[in-house]
Amino acid sequence: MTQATTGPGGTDEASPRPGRLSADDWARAGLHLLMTEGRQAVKISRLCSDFGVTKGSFYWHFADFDALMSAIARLYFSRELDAARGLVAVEAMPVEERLETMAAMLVDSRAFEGEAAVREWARADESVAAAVRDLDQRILRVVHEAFVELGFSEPEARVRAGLLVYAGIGFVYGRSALPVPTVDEIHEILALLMRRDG
Amino acid sequence: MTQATTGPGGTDEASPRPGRLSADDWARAGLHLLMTEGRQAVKISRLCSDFGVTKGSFYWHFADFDALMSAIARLYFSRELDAARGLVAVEAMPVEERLETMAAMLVDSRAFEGEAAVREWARADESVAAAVRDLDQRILRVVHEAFVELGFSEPEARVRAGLLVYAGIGFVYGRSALPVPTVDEIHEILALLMRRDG
DNA sequence: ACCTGAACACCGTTCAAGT
DNA sequence: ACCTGAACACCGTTCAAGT
Repeated sequence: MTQATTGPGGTDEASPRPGRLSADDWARAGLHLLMTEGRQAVKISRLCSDFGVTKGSFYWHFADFDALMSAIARLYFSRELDAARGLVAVEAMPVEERLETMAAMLVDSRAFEGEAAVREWARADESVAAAVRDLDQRILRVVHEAFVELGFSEPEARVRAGLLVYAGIGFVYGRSALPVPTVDEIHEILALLMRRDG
Repeated sequence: MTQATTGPGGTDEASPRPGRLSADDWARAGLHLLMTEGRQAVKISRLCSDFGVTKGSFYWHFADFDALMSAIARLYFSRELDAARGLVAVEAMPVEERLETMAAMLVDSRAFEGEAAVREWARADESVAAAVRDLDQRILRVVHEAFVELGFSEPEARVRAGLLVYAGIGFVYGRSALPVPTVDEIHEILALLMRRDG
């Protein structure tokens, strides 16, 4: 069988049998569709025709559509551990560099369509929503901690961290409508938030 | 006509014929479903069974599902003119009160589920996305103008207005995961943004 | 173990026919 | 003018049968 199944993910890394698919293959293709064409493009029949198999094949690997979505979520958030590990790496930096790096990450982040798609999807899937909440809280904690280290009081740090993180989340959604801040403007924002009273 | 059709929107205001529905009835019921149960709950068959009619009835009033959605969008944004008119009313206020009112509106706004639902929906419907963009840009312009009136330079005002509006948008999405700012904290945020250099 | 093929339920869509 | 009833396409789901 020399037929090159024109399906996605042509990563021929010693699959058990030539044409056979794994659950991971389905999840990967589903994640790709989710990222590139949005939530409503993820359909079993679409994946089947992309892979050139029938739906029965899908139902061998997954109980139902939600199971596929959960697998995609696990896949996405296991990659997203990179972002979380990025958070860990960031915590080792000196405070001011740390805040600059985080602000740059919030605004300049990779895969924005992906981020927005996942958050939209989170509204329909509680397990995804929980994962997004965890990530947001973790980011808030790191930013808050940074302001505390800079010498701000608890309430001062809370206000500054909240403003910055909410703005970052808003940026994921609103950037298509509103002007995107430049690097210089990000510097100004941080200078503004790090300024001391009086 | 004592028969109380148990459908939604029981606003008996002299309908042309007892049991007959108008396109507006469908849009109103659809908007209600959208707000209360989310985008994926808005289904023609669901509305039909709620109204106690067949699908043919729906297709008398609308060309297809997208036409229903457009009608819902028009309905929503005509109500949302209240918010836009709120914007107009707000422009008459003295600057500092104006900013406080807007910040309070962003955070304390009515119908949050509705706001988030509409923005989610905007990702799938370009006409809705355009309406949301218009509203966001309008808000940004008003906030930006306020900072200019306070004596800030163009770039200073842009940074401050952008930060505040992005945070407001982020709040619509992130408030389920992150702590909700108190009234005092909103005051602090504004004080922070209105503080002059040096 | 992995997939085909044929069936079914559900939902959007069409249309001729009713009042 | 507004709706019924019956049809069809599409998609998720099931399952017996194939290799």
